[in-house]
Amino acid sequence: MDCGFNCEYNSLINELTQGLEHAKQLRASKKIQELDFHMQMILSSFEKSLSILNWTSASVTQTPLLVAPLESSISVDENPKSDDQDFRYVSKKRKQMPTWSEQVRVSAENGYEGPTDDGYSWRKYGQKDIFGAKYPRSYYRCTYRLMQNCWATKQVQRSDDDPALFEITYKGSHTCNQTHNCAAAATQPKSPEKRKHKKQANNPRTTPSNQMLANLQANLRVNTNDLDTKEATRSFPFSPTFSGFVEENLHFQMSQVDDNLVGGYSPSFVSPTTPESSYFSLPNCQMNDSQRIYNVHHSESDLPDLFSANTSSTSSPIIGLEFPPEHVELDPNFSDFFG
DNA sequence: TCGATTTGACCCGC
DNA sequence: GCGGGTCAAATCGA
Repeated sequence: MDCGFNCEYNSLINELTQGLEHAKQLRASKKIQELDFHMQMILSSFEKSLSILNWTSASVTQTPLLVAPLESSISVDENPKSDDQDFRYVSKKRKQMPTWSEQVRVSAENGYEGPTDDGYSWRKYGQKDIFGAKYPRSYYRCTYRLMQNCWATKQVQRSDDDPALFEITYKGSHTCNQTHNCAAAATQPKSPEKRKHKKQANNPRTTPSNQMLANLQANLRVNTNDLDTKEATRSFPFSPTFSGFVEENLHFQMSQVDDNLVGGYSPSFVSPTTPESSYFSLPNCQMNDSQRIYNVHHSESDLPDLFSANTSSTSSPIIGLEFPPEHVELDPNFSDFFG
């Protein structure tokens, strides 16, 4: 049976459910970082939902829609030059696109000539000398632009003053689902620089952030001793192989979780928000069924190195990686990271 | 051979 | 008209 419409429908329901859950958590949030985080996730859910609707409608009617995904806000040319341009009714100038920038410093010692991978798969489509700028600006768009109608783009501009500093401007967020492409995105460097430094890129200890991730992965422990066994079983709808592991050994490492659920990835980012609350997620993917975002915070116990972790989203109907509130023990050295 | 990058040309907004 | 953003043919490289 063709998965098509039913899959899209299920994806849509799932996206809207996630959005609803984040809206609830937004209402309960007290920290500005949490507000921002949940707001981003709600927007992402809306964008994905609209993208799904757009794609589904187009598939059903066999008519390309002129409406671009919300997140891209691509202006529509009211007077297309020719009917055979199909999807290319969009203007080459994109306006009012949600944009945000970040600065990435690249150290000479890690050998990169460009910014490090941000977890998404990008394809360079242009480079331009910018008036008054010493270095050209590079233009990237999502590799899955055509396949998944994802209109996220980014611009990379090297700083004039500090060549090791790259200003990265993102336009639009990803509506693509790179989950099943994560392996390819993460393990198949696309640019010459990345190919050249593939070994370094795959080495989690080549960059400070990856160093932190490696530490997290190595030192994070989840202590479920105080959990009722039945409750743990009920609350840990892992894959069959993993649920067996849980029942036999209630101490496990996040690396084992990763190996079982996401094919051996390490967390893609660790975002320290406040000393008592930090987020981390599974790798190189947008948040979806196979990716959870964990909220790691200090346990209410008196032990300084004891942390609690819970997911910030609803249980997944597909993977079902769902942590009940539980204790995460951290190596004392690593606890510095959390303040 | 195929996918990604390069680069000159084109288009559009200001 | 200028500058920035995008396209697409040519080129590269695995």
